[in-house]
Amino acid sequence: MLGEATTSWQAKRREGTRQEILSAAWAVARQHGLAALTLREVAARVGMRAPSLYSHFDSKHAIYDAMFEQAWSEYEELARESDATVPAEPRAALRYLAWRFFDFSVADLARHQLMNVRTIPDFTPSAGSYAPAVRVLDALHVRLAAIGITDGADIDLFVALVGGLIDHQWANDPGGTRWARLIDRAVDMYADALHLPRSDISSSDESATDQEER
Amino acid sequence: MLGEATTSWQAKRREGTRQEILSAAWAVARQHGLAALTLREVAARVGMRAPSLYSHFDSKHAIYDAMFEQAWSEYEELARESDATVPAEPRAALRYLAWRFFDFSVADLARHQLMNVRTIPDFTPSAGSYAPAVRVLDALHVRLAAIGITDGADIDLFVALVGGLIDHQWANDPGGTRWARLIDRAVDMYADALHLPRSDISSSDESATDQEER
DNA sequence: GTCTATACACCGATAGAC
DNA sequence: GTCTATCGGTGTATAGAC
Repeated sequence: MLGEATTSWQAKRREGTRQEILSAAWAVARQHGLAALTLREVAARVGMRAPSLYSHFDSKHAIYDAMFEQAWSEYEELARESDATVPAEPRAALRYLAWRFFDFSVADLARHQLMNVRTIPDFTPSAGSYAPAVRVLDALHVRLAAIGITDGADIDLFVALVGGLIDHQWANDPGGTRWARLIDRAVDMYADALHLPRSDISSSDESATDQEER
Repeated sequence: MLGEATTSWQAKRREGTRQEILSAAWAVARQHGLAALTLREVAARVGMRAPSLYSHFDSKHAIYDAMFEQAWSEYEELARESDATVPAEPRAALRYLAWRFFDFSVADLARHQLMNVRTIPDFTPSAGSYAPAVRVLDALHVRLAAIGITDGADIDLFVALVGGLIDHQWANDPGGTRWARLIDRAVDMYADALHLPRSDISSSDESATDQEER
């Protein structure tokens, strides 16, 4: 009907400034730390005053919430893109999955803290923002099932193993490779425990992932 | 000499109020969350106004710093006390060490966040407060060496493994046992990877630790 | 030395004018 | 939608009472 409250291009413009705000928020978080994010600085970067942000987000937590969804969507996309590249051989596949998540988590501290560590005092992601994270975990279940890993406890163990390496890499050797170097060993150890078939072609095949200087 | 600035009982009294403040701080942290700790509330609990705390601590971070030291000293003491109880058999010893730290970390969220997670934005423990943590790690090195584990990478892997289980227990199943139930399996997997001798006495010996309903 | 009162700069959030 | 003004909260610096 005529006189509709919001036209299509108005909605698009609104979404545009929303993205601008989020983009500014990421920049601040990466520069000053996730917890040091302030509405006043975010607003300044998009040429606004702090209270104006409340026209686009209900609260500061709502901004964190949208960032949380973006971060997991980002990984979901990366996982989907590299999906065809996952090796078929079980152990190589596990190594690939471990490295993929490790590299992603180690590349951006603010993002990692938001996704995997409870850094923000009272923040809990909403159900909607949690959806991409759930889909990523579902996709992992499918991938592991293809390898023959279907037991929930086995999956939990794999997740905890990789997560532990990531956390300690950030906590004790940020920017280094001290814990990254343990990934292949950790995955092999895990694969042995699950009695996954050995690919005894030779000892020089290494992992099928594309790491450079490790 | 006479007219000394601080007498012995004055120093003792000073240390007493310091402990009172720290005790109040722990209570607030456990009740409202570690990051939600405010000087005004801590002060109120010891019958002071907020600025008065600055006679005893240089800053809020200094309080966190003292709490950090207390937390690790607490574990150091527990480790020392139970030192004689650590089984001699390598795999049982590993299980014992894993359970000991897991249980300690899972018992108190605020304490765990302070010790192992970087929850407070700008806080970094001072060298002095870090000392007990270093001693705990040194003691772990000694313990593992007695089992035959001396390689730094092996130790890192063990630490990351147990830490990963703790973090995921808190993050995804606080108060539950979903990740606790994986400890023995994880330790066995680790022990196998290191080719630790199997204690093939029987299959009913279980771990030598004193868990109840696991 | 120990504590208080006061003040300051900053924060997230709200109300209301335009 | 965006502004200004403001509120109640924070950590913390300082001056001064005792």
